Amino acid sequence: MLSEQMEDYLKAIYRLERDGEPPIATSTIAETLDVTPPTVTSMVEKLADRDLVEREKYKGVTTTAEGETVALEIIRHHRLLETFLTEKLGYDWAEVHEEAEVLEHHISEEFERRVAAALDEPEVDPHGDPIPSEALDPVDDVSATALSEHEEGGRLEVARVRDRDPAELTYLADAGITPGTVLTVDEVAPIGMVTVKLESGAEVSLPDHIADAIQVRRPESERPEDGVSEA
Amino acid sequence: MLSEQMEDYLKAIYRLERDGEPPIATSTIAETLDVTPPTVTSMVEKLADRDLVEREKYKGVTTTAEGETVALEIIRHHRLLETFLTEKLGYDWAEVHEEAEVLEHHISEEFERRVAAALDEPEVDPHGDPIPSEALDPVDDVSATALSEHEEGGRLEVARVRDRDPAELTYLADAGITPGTVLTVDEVAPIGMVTVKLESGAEVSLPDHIADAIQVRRPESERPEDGVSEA
DNA sequence: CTTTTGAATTAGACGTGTCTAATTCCCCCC
DNA sequence: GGGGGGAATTAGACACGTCTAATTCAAAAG
Ligand SMILES: [Mn+2]
Ligand SMILES: [Mn+2]
Ligand SMILES: [Mn+2]
Ligand SMILES: [Mn+2]
Repeated sequence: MLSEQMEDYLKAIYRLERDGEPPIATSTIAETLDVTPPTVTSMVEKLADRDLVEREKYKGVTTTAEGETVALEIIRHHRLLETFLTEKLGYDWAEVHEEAEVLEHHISEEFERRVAAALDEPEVDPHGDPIPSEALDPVDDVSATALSEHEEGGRLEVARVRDRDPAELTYLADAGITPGTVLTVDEVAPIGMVTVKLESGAEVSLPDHIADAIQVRRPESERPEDGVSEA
Repeated sequence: MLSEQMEDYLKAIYRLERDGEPPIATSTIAETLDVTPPTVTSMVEKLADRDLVEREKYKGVTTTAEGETVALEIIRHHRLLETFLTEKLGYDWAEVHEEAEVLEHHISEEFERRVAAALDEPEVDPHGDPIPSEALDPVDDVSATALSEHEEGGRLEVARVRDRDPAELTYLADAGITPGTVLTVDEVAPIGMVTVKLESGAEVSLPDHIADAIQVRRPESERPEDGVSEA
């Protein structure tokens, strides 16, 4: 059995690998988990002893296949729980992260199965993050790009909102921006801000750090069929 | 904040007080929680430091008002969770105890409120155990008696089943005995067994240790109205 | 090929919850 | 009013996850 802490380290390392490039440095993990570097060194030694990570001293770590499975298991729990809390208990999408962060370590496999069934095997959570399958295959990151990287014009659909700040999430939802929202970039201001226009006609201005967190793609209706070339 | 362990000690002490008579001995707690007596001594010292229990060395402990509130909070979580798991996730009543035993320590007050609302503020759990109110007033034990104490004849309604063994609970449910079941005592055998007859006509024989765990009362239809004297 | 310097590791400590072994205490019985 | 015997506590230890302070390392700069 793994401790709650071990699970959190594995989840953090896995996520960091997905974003930046492996191996992941001690200090990076320390910042992510809000602990000191010596703490990371000692925890990482334990994970390496159990073959959950590959470690090269002074270099950093990468997850092994086994470690990755553990991370995906916890991520599946987390995202299923977030979906469950919003769908079945009426939570706001801004509140679910904290609750899921705790519960993800304490639900049984039975609970996981039953929640997934009750939700009809969902594939994305309320923030648009993909939910790993029961088989725990690595989720391929949705082909989406940051809103901040787009020029003016062109219809876009919100795919994911990679933000955890409850106040910001609440603001976005109130403004009408959640996964599935269709919008166009109206103006890219030179002061670190973009303004988008929603289908409702409403205009919403967003500072860069928010626009960075919003991932968009071409709207479903305008996308080529899966597996069919665009030619 | 209290640790998961402290919560479990408090819950155990509270329950033991309700059954036997206070103060509760070190060894009794040790057996209940499956730890050694020195472990209990040291934990109980910590609880006394925090004014959660009253302690008299070499005598035993009793919960303070504050300790009782903590115990009731955890018991409320436990029983709400059991009810939720059976009602909303389709768990069998034999499976819910274990899952609730863990989750009771990890859900937020928000979760508690939302689950209670989703269930329409239930008053008893799947085993017939009363659920403490949100205000955490001590639950007065339902006026029910053990099936094993009844003579032959007389209609009775199952109020609670105080058993945790999954195999036994499954057997009872399969036999048609759950809270709400109406039955009559058919035969009290001198070999430590009672046979009851259900409304369906089925007869079910139960060894004493099971009959001890089944608490019964007069059926609803035959009970005097609340607050109205029987004269 | 050195030196520098910032990151990583080692050393040593602490709080929590648990254990076993040793000791002490309470209380019942003679 | 002692003795005994069983329960409770004390003593000392360990695993875990964390910290601060000291040391060592590796990689960039000179
Ligand atoms: Mn977590
Ligand atoms: Mn999410
Ligand atoms: Mn528990
Ligand atoms: Mn119950």
